[in-house]
Amino acid sequence: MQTFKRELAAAIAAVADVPPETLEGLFSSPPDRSLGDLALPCFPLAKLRKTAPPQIAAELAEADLGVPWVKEVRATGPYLNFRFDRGRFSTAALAELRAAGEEYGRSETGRERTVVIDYSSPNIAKHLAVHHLRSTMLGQAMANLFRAAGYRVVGVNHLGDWGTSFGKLLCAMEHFGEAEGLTARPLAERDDPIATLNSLYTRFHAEMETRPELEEEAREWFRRLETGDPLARARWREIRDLSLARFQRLYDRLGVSFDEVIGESAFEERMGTVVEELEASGLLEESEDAQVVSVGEDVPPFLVRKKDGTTLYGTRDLAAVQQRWETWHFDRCLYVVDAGQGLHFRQLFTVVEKLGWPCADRLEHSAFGVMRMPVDGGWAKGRTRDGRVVLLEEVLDHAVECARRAMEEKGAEVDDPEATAEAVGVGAVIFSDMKARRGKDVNFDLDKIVSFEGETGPYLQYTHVRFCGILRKAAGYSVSEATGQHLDGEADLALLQEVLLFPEVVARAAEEAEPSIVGQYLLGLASSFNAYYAQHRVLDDDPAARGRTTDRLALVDRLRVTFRNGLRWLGIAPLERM
RNA sequence: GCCCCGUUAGCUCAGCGGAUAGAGCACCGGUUUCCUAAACCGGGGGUCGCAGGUUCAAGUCCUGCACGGGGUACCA
Repeated sequence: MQTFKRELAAAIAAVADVPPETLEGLFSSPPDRSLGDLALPCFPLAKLRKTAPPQIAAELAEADLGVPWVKEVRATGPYLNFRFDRGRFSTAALAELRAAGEEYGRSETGRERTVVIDYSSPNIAKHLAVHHLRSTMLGQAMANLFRAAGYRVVGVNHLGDWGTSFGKLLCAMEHFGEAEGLTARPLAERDDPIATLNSLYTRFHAEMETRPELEEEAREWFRRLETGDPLARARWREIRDLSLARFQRLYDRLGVSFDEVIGESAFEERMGTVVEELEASGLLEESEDAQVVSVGEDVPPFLVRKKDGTTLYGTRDLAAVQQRWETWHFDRCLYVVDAGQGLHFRQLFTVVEKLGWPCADRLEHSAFGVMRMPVDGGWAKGRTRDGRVVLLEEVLDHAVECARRAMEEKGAEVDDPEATAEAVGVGAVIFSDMKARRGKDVNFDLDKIVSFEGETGPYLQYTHVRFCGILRKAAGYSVSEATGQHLDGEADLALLQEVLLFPEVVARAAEEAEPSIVGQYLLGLASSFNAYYAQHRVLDDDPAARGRTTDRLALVDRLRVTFRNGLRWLGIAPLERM
């Protein structure tokens, strides 16, 4: 729609004697089609022209704009309403849509700009749980959308693979490994090595109640790890590798990938230099036996080193900022991390600023709200009624199972029922995260997610399936013969205009790092199309209607591309049958 | 205490300072000899938390207040 708005804006600007840029963003849709096909509120022009808006509208309505696809310009109060020469408009619009081919929706908005996105970033030695879904899928969708908007994207999985908890784990392996049967069946030979690590960890904490000396031993193990002790390193390496392999299973299922998988462990050396720089610049202070950088009056200081001399995750984050800046010279660096860590990032960014690093104002915390689980009829953060975390894998399996049942009930005819159920179930779970603005807290309502009705992922997939179904049955028609001139009905035009917005929607979603913008757009478009579909026939056997049928097929084909790309960029698999 | 975030229909949420605030769910009623009913159509349901302010125009921007959530130095 952008090119059309631009053309019209230029024409109006010429006769109204105002800069075209002030007009471009002003266009809107009239509340009622009978008023026109496009509207321009004239209020902002009143200041420039020192005339009342209704009068400006009236004057402009008289002018000859010389835009071939605009048939009539009418003033309705302070609004200037345009009626299109629909045949011409649709012809031009369809040509534009087709020029983009299968890549429709992409743009060059982010040309020459680089954005680093830190997402997923789980801790190793633990399972991925439902709450990891948000960072993982929002981040992946952002990465896809930024790429679609023409940015160079570096997706980073910044693993939590370092810290004192690994001392505890190594210590637990030493003491209780035998009891867990590690000698008989080493971690690598187990179906679920992470489960073993979890129980070792819980056991360590239980034992610590009666054996407080374990805490000191754990610290010693972490020291061994830090100093490169071969045994500690080997065990840590194994835990890391097994965890990654396990994560990969889920990432594959979810269609998630990264350009760089790097752990906090990789910043050991660099941390030293960064701390030196902090010291040299006089920012480092002693406070309550710890080394800190103060960041402001009513904000707690940023901790660099604990009183025992060891570093914290913030210190590693600082080193990571430096590494990312040196490596990629990013224009933006996004942290897709829950809103609860807002303070941490505020501190981190302030320290970067105080250090005078030039990337300080390019760092952003793309925060998202907490995920709440159903507990006793209400909603609570984190865990279920029995205090268990819900594993992501279980949720996906359950959703897929529900999809399978739904397919049986509906008698779905598909080539590969397994793969289809997988795509529907997983798509439903993913879309639940793409619907609301990321900052909102979400209630993880599995029953609602697997209802597959209303504003859901399957609804969007189903709509895409409809496009594919129509096109499949359109033997004897060639979309390439469509001219667009028959898309002159109100409903055809409305759909066409909505489809034309897609590239702008994608660009804005990227700019704002807000995948829900695309999610909402697709829901709206699906609703528009499904209403259209109930009232209008696309395929018409009447030879006299051949031109219109071909044009409508072309429109359906562009809707198909829009959904295909939109769904993929949100991380959801588009289906041809379901 | 201080700092963030939120508050729009019974519930979950859209809403780019612009014309009469919209969806989905739930509830009630309807639609399938015809491109897949995971769909569509109709119905009821709103002092946009409260009070000021800015503006030609405020659900949207600003200030204050109330309520809810989160965070508040050696965990990540």
